[in-house]
Amino acid sequence: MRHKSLNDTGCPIARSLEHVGEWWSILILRDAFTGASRFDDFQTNLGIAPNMLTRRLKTLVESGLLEKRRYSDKPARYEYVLTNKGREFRPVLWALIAWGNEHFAPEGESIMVIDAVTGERAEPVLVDRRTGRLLQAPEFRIAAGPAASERMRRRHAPFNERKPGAQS
Amino acid sequence: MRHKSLNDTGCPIARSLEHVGEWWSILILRDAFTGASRFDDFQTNLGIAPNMLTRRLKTLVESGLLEKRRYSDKPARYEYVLTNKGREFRPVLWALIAWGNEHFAPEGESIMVIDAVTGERAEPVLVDRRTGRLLQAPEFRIAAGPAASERMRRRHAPFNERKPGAQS
DNA sequence: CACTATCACTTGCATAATGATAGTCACAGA
DNA sequence: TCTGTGACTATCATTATGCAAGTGATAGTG
Repeated sequence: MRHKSLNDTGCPIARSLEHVGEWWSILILRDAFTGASRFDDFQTNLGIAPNMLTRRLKTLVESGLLEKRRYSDKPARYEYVLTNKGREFRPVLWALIAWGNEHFAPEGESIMVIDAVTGERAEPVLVDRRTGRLLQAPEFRIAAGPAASERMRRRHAPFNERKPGAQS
Repeated sequence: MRHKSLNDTGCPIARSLEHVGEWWSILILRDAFTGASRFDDFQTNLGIAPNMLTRRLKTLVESGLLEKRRYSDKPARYEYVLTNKGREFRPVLWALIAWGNEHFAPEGESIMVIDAVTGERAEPVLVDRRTGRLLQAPEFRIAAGPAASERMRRRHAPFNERKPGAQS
């Protein structure tokens, strides 16, 4: 996307994608969650070209998802560790894993979420934190929030009028 | 990404990204969830160029996330509706909304998930469907599944050995 | 019947991003 | 001195993106 600003209508999805919208960024985060932290870790794991890795790490650091830390002085060596913001991306990643396992893993699951102690499989679902109710349509839907632009507000009615069966 | 196969280690995240890994694809799905279905809907909502829209819709249909349906014969007119596979992408989208709202919405939330009946705000969190336990580290972690390749299996031990504090 | 509008797209082309290959630099150990 | 590791840059070809403009089929209006 050349002109990100054109799409910045305040939508949190578009905003998020400005930071993690590229292939490699998400794959890098995935590896960071499994403990990768050094340039070479990412490079060998991902098979990414070094220049690409440099570029992606740079944007992730700028976005505040990774922090670049010098872990050695004599030979200057760096590591990239998840910030709090980066760590909180985990639910998205795990939801993506669940979806991918469900729909794009014909030969079975190659990775899955498990209980770290018992090793029992977990099945990730999205619920409301307070009530614990399953977050699904049509019980729940998207609505304009307090900071919604006029455009946003309009977007969340016209479709419902034209198509009563609108999802979300 | 030029050579998807190079990255297809069976990882469900990489697999998912092959289908929805581009900016526009996710934004199109977002709009599909709010009821958009026709070419023009997407175009005016997103401000996307028509050729780009054609390309993205094509890949989404090929991936089985959208279905192209002719809704008019006399003038041939089409609509794009979410398939089941597409609809089940909703948790990822909502997790992304929650994350974006949390970290990239300094001026407040422009959209949010609400109870469709009461209008009350929901706070999306990921839990285990069976036990209802919050899916977070270190209680839960990623592990190699039954269909994991040798490479995958190795990936989920070496890091834990080198860095005990590895985030799942 | 000419004229305009709607919808769902193509085509062509300039610009930008991606990715492969090769090279750099600072040190460390043998 | 020679080899090796870690973390990169530089260069350049290939691809993808995105803008502008055009197309074709039909429908409605004066």
